[in-house]
Amino acid sequence: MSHLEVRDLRYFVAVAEDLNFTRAARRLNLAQPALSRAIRQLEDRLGVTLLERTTRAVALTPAGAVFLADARAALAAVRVAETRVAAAAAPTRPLRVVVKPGSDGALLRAVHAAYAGFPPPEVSVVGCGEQAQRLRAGDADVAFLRRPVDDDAEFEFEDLLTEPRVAALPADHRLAARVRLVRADLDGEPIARWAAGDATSLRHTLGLDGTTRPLPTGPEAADLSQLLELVALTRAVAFVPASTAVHTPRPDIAYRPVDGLLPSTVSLAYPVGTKNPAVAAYVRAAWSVVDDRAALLA
Amino acid sequence: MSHLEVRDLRYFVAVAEDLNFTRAARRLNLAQPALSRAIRQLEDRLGVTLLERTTRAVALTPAGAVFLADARAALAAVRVAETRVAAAAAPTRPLRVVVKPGSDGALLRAVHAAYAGFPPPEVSVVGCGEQAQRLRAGDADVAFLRRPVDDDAEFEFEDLLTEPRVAALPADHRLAARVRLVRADLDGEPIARWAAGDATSLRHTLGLDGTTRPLPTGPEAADLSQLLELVALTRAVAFVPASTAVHTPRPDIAYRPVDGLLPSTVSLAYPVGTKNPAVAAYVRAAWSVVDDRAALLA
DNA sequence: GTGGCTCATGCCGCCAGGGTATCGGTGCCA
DNA sequence: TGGCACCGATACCCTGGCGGCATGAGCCAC
Repeated sequence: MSHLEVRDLRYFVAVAEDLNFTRAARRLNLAQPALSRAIRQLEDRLGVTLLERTTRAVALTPAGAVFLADARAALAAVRVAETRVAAAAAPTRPLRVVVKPGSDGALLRAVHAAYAGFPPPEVSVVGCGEQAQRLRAGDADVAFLRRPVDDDAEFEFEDLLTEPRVAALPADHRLAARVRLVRADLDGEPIARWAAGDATSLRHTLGLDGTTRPLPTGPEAADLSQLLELVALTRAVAFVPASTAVHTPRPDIAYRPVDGLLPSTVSLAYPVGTKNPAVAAYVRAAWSVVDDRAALLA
Repeated sequence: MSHLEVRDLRYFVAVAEDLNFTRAARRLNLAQPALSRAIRQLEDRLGVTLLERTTRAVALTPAGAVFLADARAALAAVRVAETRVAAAAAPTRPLRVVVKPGSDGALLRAVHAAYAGFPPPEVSVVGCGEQAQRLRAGDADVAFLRRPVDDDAEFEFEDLLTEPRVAALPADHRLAARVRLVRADLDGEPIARWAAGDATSLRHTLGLDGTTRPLPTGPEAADLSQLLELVALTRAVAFVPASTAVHTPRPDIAYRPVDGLLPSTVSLAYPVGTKNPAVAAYVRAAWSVVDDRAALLA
């Protein structure tokens, strides 16, 4: 009879929250069978059935409801321990955070709320793809960015959340009439892209990372509003994360899912070997937001 | 930057409590290097130095002191979660516990104190070596016993604590003049043993488990007081756990350490496949006592 | 009945975490 | 002052737990 671990609590709370193993597993960044086994092992250790499951529905048992409340309390206590020790040892200058234009402000605010107890971070906005340079130059402590970036070696990444990409089209584009597209539909269309980053992002979106296959041509933009302007003005197609599409609706732009596009990952990056407890606390704050988000995404 | 786990907290609290890696590791049933690494990794994850260590002394840093308090609180919260869920799901009859004569009453009381919230267990005392039979017959739910027992296959064991064995000799025995003995000193001496258990315990004590080597001869006793009587009356030698020696001092008996005796382990046993949450809770109560015991042994 | 959704199971591979052996530093004592 | 005992750190290896993939099995909807 082994020891109860924080992982067990996190897993159980996730399943108990949305009463669906598959979705909870996705939220926890693991496969459904792993989660099923983890919960079963937890029940075995406790000797208690926490969840009543049929193949169609999952429900909390009375004991499970009791455990859910206590598990949340225990997780909170652990989080307090993490946070307070960092605050006790880190009376340094405020953390310097870089983001790119058009980032999700709600996410940032939520992270900073969870980071309470530390001096408020200084946020600076830099051009797309320039976050890494700021970190490298020592002008920033952590950066929000979308992977991949060119130099994976010198940074550590916390992959906070992953979401599909969609195509942004002029609202009156012929393809906008379709509800769902496939890659081949876009052959020959001009593809708008980010100016910085050596088209790394576009290569990755199209799954051409290792290859030398030619990229489609198209105009370049420095930030999201420019990119969408280009789509509207030049009748190009652009790829944006699904959440961006939700946050930036425009009547002249249509967003359509495309089969075969690789998803986009929002990550937090910091230089390898970082020893600043404030950074560690910031990372944990970000994770706590991501873990708790019931419906930050679909 | 991985997640903080309950294990990390337990390890840190153990070291912070006696400020000595080697002793803390022994208490945690692991080797000192493993503990050193675990603490270092914890510090790396938090980005904070928790302990100031020289080769001669270990001291808490201010941050470490803060973390110690919070870590204890978090561990308590986890323990509450474990306990309450079991209590919620186990409104069964009281747990039936069997012990043998001469068991450590202080340990038993401490476990039952930690088991608060459940109906008080019914304790029954049976002859040495008969605990397993009670479990097998379904007359008991859990048993305190000393390993090994004959049938390791049908029970699960929680090895709570391990202690050296010592030899009990008549106080005026020629060997009692020596402060420390070796195995060969006992050649030819009669060895008193437990009546039950097929001399399993004696074989194990002498490290003859797999072999067919002949056992020394000697008288048999049913419980501890009988055993010590035999030692005094027949001038035999008996092997008892060190704590037993401490708990049962007699002017006519001398206890002497013997090099090469295998140590004795106090275990909690229950049938394999036990699903009773009360049993799980009882096991955890026992572990919490063992974990907390600052000076239950040397 | 059939297809899709969901949880369970079998099997495999990896690495975090533990063990052993050893080193290096430090205070104590002869 | 040299030897020794103690203690934490480091190097290296190895195992078991945990996660991934593929697949099975039950259940509802249409």
